[in-house]
Amino acid sequence: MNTSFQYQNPNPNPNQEITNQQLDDSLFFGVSDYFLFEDGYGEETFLENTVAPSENVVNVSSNSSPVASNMVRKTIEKKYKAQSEFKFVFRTKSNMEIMDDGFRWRKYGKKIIKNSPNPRNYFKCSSEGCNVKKRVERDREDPRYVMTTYEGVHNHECPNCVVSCNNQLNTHGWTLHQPSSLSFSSSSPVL
DNA sequence: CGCTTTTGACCAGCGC
DNA sequence: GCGCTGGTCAAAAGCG
Repeated sequence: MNTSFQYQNPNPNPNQEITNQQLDDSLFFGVSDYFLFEDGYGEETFLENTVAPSENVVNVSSNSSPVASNMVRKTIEKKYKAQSEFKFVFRTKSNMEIMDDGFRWRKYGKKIIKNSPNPRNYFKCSSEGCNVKKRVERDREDPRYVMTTYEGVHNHECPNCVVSCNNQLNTHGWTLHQPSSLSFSSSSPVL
């Protein structure tokens, strides 16, 4: 994944305003890798270039073997066959366990995962009627990284949104620029 | 007082 | 059917 590309937030907040300076001031972590799981889990561009070290945590690798790719394909297709809702995973180099994305989350579970030294935390969006979930865990292979998985799409605006990476995309919420220019910030305490 | 976090229990899916 | 594992529930405690 060497090319620059953008990802538009599925949870738009058209009211947000942010300047480049605010953006610079707000930077406190960078996304290393990220993946979009939508209806087409089996997209070649995704699967052919990935390896799955464990579960649904997927690292980008441009030199994965065909065998590994096939294993990933089977695993992912099987796991997400019945799912059609939005799913998005990203890997972030951060000292912080939990990053503020502007939304309010309520922790509803914590689980020790097999073969992982770090627990996985489960969150639900606190907004009434919004059933978006996210899972947060440290990368078992490199604890400097945090794996965050979002499931679902918010049906409301971001309550504390100061989230964007690009003025022209303010109408979309936030945008990712590979490899490390996504930023989040908020005037509220971190979660 | 209301909201969040913690944490043990419970449930469902899967492999054997 | 049984055991293992991941995901969720819910009661109790904590906090502002």
